[in-house]
This record gives sequence, structure tokens and C-alpha cells, in this order.
Amino acid sequence: MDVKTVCLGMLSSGPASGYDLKKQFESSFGHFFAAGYGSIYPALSGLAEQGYVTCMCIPQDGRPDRKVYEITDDGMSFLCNALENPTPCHKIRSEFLATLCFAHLMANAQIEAVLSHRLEEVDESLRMIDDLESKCGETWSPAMTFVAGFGKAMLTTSKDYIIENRHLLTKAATATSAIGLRAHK
Amino acid sequence: MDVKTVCLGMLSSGPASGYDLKKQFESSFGHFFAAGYGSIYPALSGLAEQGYVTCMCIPQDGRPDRKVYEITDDGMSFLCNALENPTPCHKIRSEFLATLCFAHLMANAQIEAVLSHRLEEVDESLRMIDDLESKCGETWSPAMTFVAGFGKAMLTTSKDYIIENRHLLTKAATATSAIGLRAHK
DNA sequence: CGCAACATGTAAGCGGTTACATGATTAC
DNA sequence: GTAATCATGTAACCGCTTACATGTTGCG
Repeated sequence: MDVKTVCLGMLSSGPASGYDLKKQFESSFGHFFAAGYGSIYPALSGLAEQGYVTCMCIPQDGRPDRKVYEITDDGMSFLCNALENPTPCHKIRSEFLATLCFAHLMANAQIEAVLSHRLEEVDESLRMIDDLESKCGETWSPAMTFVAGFGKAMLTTSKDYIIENRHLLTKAATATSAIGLRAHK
Repeated sequence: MDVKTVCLGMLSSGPASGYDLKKQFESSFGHFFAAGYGSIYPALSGLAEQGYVTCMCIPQDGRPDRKVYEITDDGMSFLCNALENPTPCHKIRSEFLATLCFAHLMANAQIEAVLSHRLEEVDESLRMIDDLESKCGETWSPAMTFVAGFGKAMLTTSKDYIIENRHLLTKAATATSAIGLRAHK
């Protein structure tokens, strides 16, 4: 499932412009499926060309025409078809974890920096989801509640794990523990 | 951090061939940083060209020469430099969650299929990590223990969340609950 | 006065995936 | 005998990211 299909999916719940979709990617989809203008605009053009959406140009003064896209019947059946894949993937590409695999080559301060930066990011995502929930939670479909809850569960676990286990990454290098270990032998 | 740098990192704990690295990607790194031969072999050639690794060709009969790569001092300092980035990213691209956002367009059986397939994948990853831990756990650096533990925590949470909340995605479509809701009004 | 938001797009480039090409050895 | 393992590579392709290009309105 590519950006195109996700855009089509978003349009299945109502007409929107590329600009609108970008905001939706940032708010609700951001933490598990990112997309920028460079993907969204070409995706919408493609969908229009294939007849899966129609485009209404709304002239505005001082701004480019607002282009509002609406899903067609063809688009709906294409979408439903795409959703039939029983094995959608869930990919993680974590430079964060890859970096930490080599923590033994890093200074303690560097490791701490990486961890606290990650904790900040996690907190920000968590805040984002909470905000969104308090704003739109009541209008959400059960599916959206499920997905948001999934995100929260992952982020919370991630946060707790880092806090509880960060000592594993740094203590080995402290003078005290090194001495302690030697003395123990 | 790209595949090249991760390969270099793996080589920092001892010489290996492209084939060896692939196995390591599959076993220990697989669940958070995937790479295939099509990325690994060119990466190693590139690293050799840049002087970050040296290559020893070991002739074999009936097989292509085994090419064992070893990190150089230049390679080590390049690696340490690369590890200094305090903001390594952690990206998720989940067709799984994207699909479920549109669960209202799917048949219950389809939703179930997606969920149980995901649960199988999670179990497999979990098994993989456990196997790896029982095999190499004692030789692992604390960092590896941390990373493996992180993976286990994520996967376990993911599994539990799906099991506990799958009803959110399907019950709305059952005849009973639909009737129940109508009757309620 | 400056920045954020509104609004759309193009084009180059990069990095990774997939498919192809080859072929002997070993274990079941 | 047949499947998995060992072992290396190339090349086309695909999709996404980044940078560029443009310009107004409204808020603090």
C-alpha cells in the first residue's frame, strides 16, 4: 500500500485538497505512515488520471486555486480491493536501535543524548495523539480509536522501557562499576 | 544511517563476508533494520573503495571466492563519527495500521485475516529473538541485551493490544450489535 | 516587521527492493 | 531426488525525500 492508496482512503471519508491531506498525515497518520507534499500532490494527480477521484478547482484570489478531490465509485472499488490484502506489512527502520547496538563505541554523554532525544520525540508523539483524541475522539470510528490506542500503547511501552533500562547502556563505563567488577573478581 | 554504515558497524566486531552479514541482518537486526543482498554487496564494495574496509578473497572450489571484509582504522573513525548523531530516527511505515484505519470498508473476515496474520508475524519475531537470546545471550554486550529487550517489549505490547482490542474493529458489523443499537434508540 | 498558515506544484536524486544470473555441496 | 545452504554479484526499477519555485493573507 503506497501513499496513493492511503490518500484515496482518506478521501473515502470526504472530499479534501492536497493541503488538507498533508495536515491529516501530520496529525493522525504521522506516527505510522508519513508523507510529504512531494508524494501527495503527484499521488492525487495520478488518482485523477486513473479516474479514481475527480477534481474541483475552486478559484481563490492571491492563492493558487484550491483543488478539492472527491472519490469516485471506481475509486471506492479500487480502494476496497486494495484493502483485501490480508498481509499488509509493518516495517520499522530504526537508526535509533541500530546506533544503540554500537553503544560500546560511544561516549556516555552521546548515549544519553540519543536516549533523551528519543524520549522527547516519544513524548511529543504521545501528546499529539492525546490532543487529537480530545479533539476528534468522539467522532472517530472504532477503527481510528483502535489505531490511536495502538500508537499510544507502543509509545508508552517504548518510553517505559527506555527509562527502566537505560542503565544497561551506560553503567559499564562508569569508573565505580568498573572498579566494583574488578574488586569482585 | 544507511545500510553501509550498519554493515561497517557489524564489521567493527569482527571480519565477515556479505553472506555472513545477511544472516546477521536476518537474525539480530531483522526486526528493526532490514537489508537484502542487493543492498549489502554494493555497500561492501563501496566501503572497500573508500578505504573503510579491506577485503580478503578466499578461494573455494565449486563456490565463488569467499570475500571476507575487515574494518580499517579509517573505517573505525568514520563509524564513530557516524554514531555521534544525537538524533537518529526511528521510522515506522505500517500498511497494517493504514489498512485498519479503513476497517469500516472491510468485511469482518478480512479484518480477522489481517489481525491474525499480524499476530503470527509478531509471534515469529518474538520466537526469533528468544532463540537468539538463548544462543548468544551470554556473549551479548549490554547494548545488544537492551536492543533485544526493546524489541521484545514492543512485540509483546503489540500482541497484547491486538488481542485485547480486536473486538473494537469487528463487533460493529455483527447483526446482533446492529440490532441492539437500533433497539436502543 | 516578520513569521506562520494557506496553497500548489516540479525535478533531481537517492537508497533500497526485486528479479535475474550461476552453480556446487550437503542434508533429508 | 530435491530442497536448503553456501556464495557473489548486477541492473532495472520504484517510490519517496529534498530542494526549489511562487506568492498572498493575517496575526502578534
